Amino acid sequence: MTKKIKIEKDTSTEAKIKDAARKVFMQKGFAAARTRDIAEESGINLALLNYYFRSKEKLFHEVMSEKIQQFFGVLFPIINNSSTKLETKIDLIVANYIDMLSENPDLPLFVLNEMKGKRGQINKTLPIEKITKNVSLVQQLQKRRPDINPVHFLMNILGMTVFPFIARPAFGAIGILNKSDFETVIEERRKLIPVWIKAALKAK
Amino acid sequence: MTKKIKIEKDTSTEAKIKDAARKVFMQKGFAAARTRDIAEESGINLALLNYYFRSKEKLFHEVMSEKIQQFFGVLFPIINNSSTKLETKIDLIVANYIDMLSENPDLPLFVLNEMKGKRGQINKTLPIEKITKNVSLVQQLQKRRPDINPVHFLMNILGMTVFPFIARPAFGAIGILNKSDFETVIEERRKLIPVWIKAALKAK
DNA sequence: AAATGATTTAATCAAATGATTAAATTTTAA
DNA sequence: TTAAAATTTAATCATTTGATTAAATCATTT
Repeated sequence: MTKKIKIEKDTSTEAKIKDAARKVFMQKGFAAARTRDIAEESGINLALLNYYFRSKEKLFHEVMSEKIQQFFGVLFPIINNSSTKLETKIDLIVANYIDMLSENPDLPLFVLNEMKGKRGQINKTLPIEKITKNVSLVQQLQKRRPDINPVHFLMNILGMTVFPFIARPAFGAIGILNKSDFETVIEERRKLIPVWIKAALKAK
Repeated sequence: MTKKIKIEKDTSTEAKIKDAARKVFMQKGFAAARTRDIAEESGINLALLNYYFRSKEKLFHEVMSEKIQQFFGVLFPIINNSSTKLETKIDLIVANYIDMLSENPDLPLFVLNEMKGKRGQINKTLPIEKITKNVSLVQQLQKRRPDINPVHFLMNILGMTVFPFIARPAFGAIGILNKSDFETVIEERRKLIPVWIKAALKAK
C-alpha cells in the first residue's frame, strides 16, 4: 500500500480531471455520476482519478466547494457593501445573477439539490458566509419596511431571478418556452425584476 | 421466464411498496434510491418489489407520474377557470401552492430535478397539460399588461411561492432561517405575495 | 546515460445493486 | 376439503461501480 501524498498543483492532467468532474457532476448530480464517466470525459484512465483525488467523494467535494462559492459569491459582496443604496443593490443582484446563471444555467439546481441531500456534511465542511442583522442590505430593508421581515425580499429577488433557471425544463414541457424564447425572456427580466421589486417595496 | 401480467389493484402490499417508493424516491432522487431501501422501508422482501413493478424504472415512473400531476395539478384548474378574475387567480395559485407545498416540501426540487435529467423520456411519456394563448390567465394578463409577456408573471408567482421551498436548506445554511421561522415566513407570504404580484402588475 | 521520482496504464478486486429463480406459504375458488 | 392461483421468501446471478495494485512509461536531475 504505497501512499504518495500529492501536493496539488495546476498540472494539465489534474485540471482536465477537475474540468470533466465539473461537467459530469453538474449534469448528473453526485449519485448518478460515475467515476468512469469523468475519466472518459477527461480522456484519462480511471486509476488516474483516484491517484489524484483519492475518491469520488473528495473530487466531488472540491467541485462542490467551487460551485457553492460561485452560487453565493454573487450575493455577498453586494449585500455587504454599505456604500451602495438599496436600489443599487437590487439592480446589481439581479444583473449579476443573470449574467452568471446565463453562463451556468445548471448551477442552482445542482447546488440546491446537493445541499439538501447532504445538509449535515456540507454545512459543516464548507464555510458558508452567514447573513446577519448587520448586513447592509438587511439594515436598509429593515429601515425601508420595518413591518416586513427582510428575508421576504431576499426570497423575492432570488425567486424571481433564479427560479426560471431551475424550472426551465418545466416551462419547456408546459409549452410556454422554447429554447430561444428563454434567453429573450431572461434578458427582459434583467430590467423588469428590479422594477417589480421596487414596486413591492412600496406596496401596502 | 414466467411473465405474469399483474392487473393493478389497490392491494395492501402493492400500496405499501408504492408508499415506500414515494418516500424514498422523494428523499433521495432516482439515482441515489436503492430498491433495497424501498423494500426495507415498506417492510417487504426485495423480490416482491420486482414481482409487482417489474423494475426500478417502472416503479419510479408511477411515482413520478403522480408527483408531476401533484405539482402541476395545482396550477391548471385555476388558470383555466374563465369565470374567475385575475386577482382571484393570483390569490388561489399562491394559497393552493402554499397549502400543497407545506405538506410536500420536497416535491418541487424532486420534480424539477428529475424533469431536467430525463427531459426526453418524461415529457413524452407523461402527458403534461400545455399552457396556450387561450388559457384564461394568459388572456387576462395580456389584456392587463399587453406590453409584457405573460410568462413573466407566471415566473414571478411561482418563483416567489415555490422557490423558498427549493432553497430552504440554502436559507438555513446562510443563517437566515431556522426551522420554525420558515413556517412563519411562509404563512406571511400567503398574504404578501398576492399584494406584491398585484403591485408588479401596475408597475411601469 | 543512469537513476530517481512522477505519471499513466491494464488488469483486477470487492462491494453494491437490480433482477431472477425456485421453492414455500397463503389465499381463493370449486 | 382440495386444487389452483396468488403471494412471499431466501438464495443467488450478473452487472455495475468505486477503488487498488503492480507494472510500464515518461520526465527530471545528476
